[in-house]
Amino acid sequence: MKPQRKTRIQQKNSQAILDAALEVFSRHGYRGSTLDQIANEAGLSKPNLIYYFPSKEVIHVTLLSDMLETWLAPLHSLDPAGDPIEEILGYVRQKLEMSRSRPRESRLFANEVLQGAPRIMEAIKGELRDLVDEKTAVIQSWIDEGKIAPLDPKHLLFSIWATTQHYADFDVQVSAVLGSGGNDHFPEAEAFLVDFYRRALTPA
Amino acid sequence: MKPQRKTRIQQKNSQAILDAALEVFSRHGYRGSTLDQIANEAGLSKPNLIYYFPSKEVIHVTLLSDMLETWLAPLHSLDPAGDPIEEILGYVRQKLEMSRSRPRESRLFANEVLQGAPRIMEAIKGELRDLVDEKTAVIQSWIDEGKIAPLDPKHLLFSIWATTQHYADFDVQVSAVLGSGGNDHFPEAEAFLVDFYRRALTPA
DNA sequence: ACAATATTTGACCTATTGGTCAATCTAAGC
DNA sequence: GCTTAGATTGACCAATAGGTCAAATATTGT
Repeated sequence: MKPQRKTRIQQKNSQAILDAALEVFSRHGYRGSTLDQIANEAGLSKPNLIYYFPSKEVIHVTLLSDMLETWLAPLHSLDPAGDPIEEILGYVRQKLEMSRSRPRESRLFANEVLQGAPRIMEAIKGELRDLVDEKTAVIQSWIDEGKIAPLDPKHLLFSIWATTQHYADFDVQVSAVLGSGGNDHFPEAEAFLVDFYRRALTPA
Repeated sequence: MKPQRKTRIQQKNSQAILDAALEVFSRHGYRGSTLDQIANEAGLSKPNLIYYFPSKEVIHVTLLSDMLETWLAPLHSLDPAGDPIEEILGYVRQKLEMSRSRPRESRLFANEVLQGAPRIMEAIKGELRDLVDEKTAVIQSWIDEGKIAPLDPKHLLFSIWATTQHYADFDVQVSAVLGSGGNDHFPEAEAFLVDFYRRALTPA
């Protein structure tokens, strides 16, 4: 889909720029980030950035669109033929795992949506919404069959997004409240969330 | 606590500035907001802003500290002597109501924490953490008495913050996914969350 | 080795932005 | 009315930031 970079140098530097930009944008937001910061983080000069990407905005949009694919993957894998509760718990685990392994992407997305999603509203109203419609229909059918508790499927998804992404987006708050300097809180979080959702979803 | 503004004009303009700044900062973040935007929104000139507040940063910090008080109030009101499940559900309702009535404050807070909470880390490690310690002890005692299901109290609070604030912070995403142009989704959300938390918390 | 092509950067340009300041205008007491 | 203190702003300044460009340097293919 994406045009293959020609040379090894282009491959390497484009990747270095995107990685540096993800680091910087996810921490400081679009307007809070400067080309100099990104160039510095990538170990390149500012004009050299512009040699690889025509503008700051193109870098940002590239990151957002790369991220969206990754972001939607776990929901795609929700299997209508699987065991309902285990499928949903598996989705929770996958989303939490993404918060652990890709917190920068999560914050990039959060920043974008907080500002009103000016650059990805189209994808949200298109791809995301279609996928949500598809998967909430599956969840609704599980409810209709009495396999899981009757909870609004869309709000159920919102709650999963919110609770799992919270550990990436509000990381500093979580760490500050839990104390125990910089420990990895994800095992705890996973145990909690799995238990929590199992209780809420198991039909009476 | 806060020095009373002397004249009526000062009272009115300071308030107009803070209100305009909340609007702008919550939408665009600190660096994404300009004094001109705020001045324009407040109906004042830029030098006039600086007449009332010495700098952009002071305006921002003033908003953050005003917001924190409001933000912690619902947790303060969690009553150790009340009915455990109803107390927690009441907290959920209050937090959701704050997302509805004060979405700008929620987004201001989210923006700040996303950027690493540079200006309110002190309050998070102090006031907030102390309050959380106090209230999670109460919740733990309810668990020990078998009044609610055994779920880690701190992560339970995180989940409440995440799910309720989601409706303010990710508002545009929620609206886009639910469709039905710009409707008020809060009644639905409240019904979902109350049902959801009641299921999860009711002991087996 | 050498031409052609790709990569890199110092210097520079322009627009924006936070903030200053002297001058003006307004409102309040007397 | 007039004085004084409070309120307002046009003009300006220095710093920053996105982006350009021509010149220099490195790489590649033959």
